[in-house]
Amino acid sequence: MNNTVFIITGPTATGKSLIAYYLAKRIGGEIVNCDSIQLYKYMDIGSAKPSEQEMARIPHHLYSICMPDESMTVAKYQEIATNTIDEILSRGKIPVVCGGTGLYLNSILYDMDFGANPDNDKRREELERLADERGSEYMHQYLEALDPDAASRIHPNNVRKVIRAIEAYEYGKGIGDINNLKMNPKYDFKFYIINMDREWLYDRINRRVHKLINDGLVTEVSSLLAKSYDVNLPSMQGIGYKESIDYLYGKCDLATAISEIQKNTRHYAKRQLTWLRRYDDANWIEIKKGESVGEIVDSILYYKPEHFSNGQEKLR
RNA sequence: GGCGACAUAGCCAAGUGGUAAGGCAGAGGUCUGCAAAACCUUCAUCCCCGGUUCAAAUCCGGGUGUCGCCU
Repeated sequence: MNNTVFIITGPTATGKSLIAYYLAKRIGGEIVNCDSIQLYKYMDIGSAKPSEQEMARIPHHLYSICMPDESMTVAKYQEIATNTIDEILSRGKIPVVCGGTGLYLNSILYDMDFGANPDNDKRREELERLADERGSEYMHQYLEALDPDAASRIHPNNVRKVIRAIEAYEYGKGIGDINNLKMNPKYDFKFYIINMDREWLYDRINRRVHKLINDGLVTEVSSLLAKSYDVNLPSMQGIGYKESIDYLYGKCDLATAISEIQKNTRHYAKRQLTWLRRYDDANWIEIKKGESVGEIVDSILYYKPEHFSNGQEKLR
């Protein structure tokens, strides 16, 4: 059985989705989402999901599959994503994984074992309270006593991670090391990272935020609030959402909210790039201004951007 | 033309004689169950010239520039 899996990733706002769309169209592929926010229902504009039209023409999987107040985790994602990929392969189609959530990507790229830890909110809350009372240094020392190896890899100030490592230890396995990962042997990956000149990327981000606002981001957010989704939910803390909430609550004006969204998106893109640079078996596709999506798809398929195919939209 | 205030990194800004706080932006990085998260690192010699002093961003004189007020 063919087990080719395309991976199309890269920092936000590079045009990944469009590229994945035309790639899928060319090779008879089906798209599998790998973006943590696009997983959520009702969060369409802010997470820049593909259009309904695109979704209607090519099968898109794992978009809008959970409610904003459901808690998503890598472990859950790994399970549904690999199931989806297997299902697509079993029908003789080619999965095209598209998205920029690095950790989620790792969960399908590598043979990662997250264990079968039960969700245990009570223990987590306990540890969080302990951290509040005793401070981060104390928590780190506590971890040090349990799992010195994990402690050595986590900065004491990173309380959230220290707590997770304690949890992981208490459930028996401890936290794994990202440097000891083996490729998932089930699949034959064709791994591409879409990137562009930094200045251009930032410019595209800034412009895209204006577009999201024009497309009704604020309305989308107020309807989420109207559905009484809590402001502190992880989904509601997504970029574009938290800033819109501040605006809707009168904590800042619209112009400030917009520039905050732009800034946070730029920061995010930068972090994504840092994450992506560690993959040494990925093919980086540096796209140039004015290049058409078809040309980019060609360069992915043939590595020689001289053919011209469907996907005439030029990236600007 | 006169009087006064100010001049510190891309921006905001502390420091008033002892060898340049902090924040933002930028850049680099960490990462196995919240990842659009959480966390870390890094970035100036103080407008120019001269003087006083062991020592000046800090004091004095002179430039230049900006702002305010007055005529």
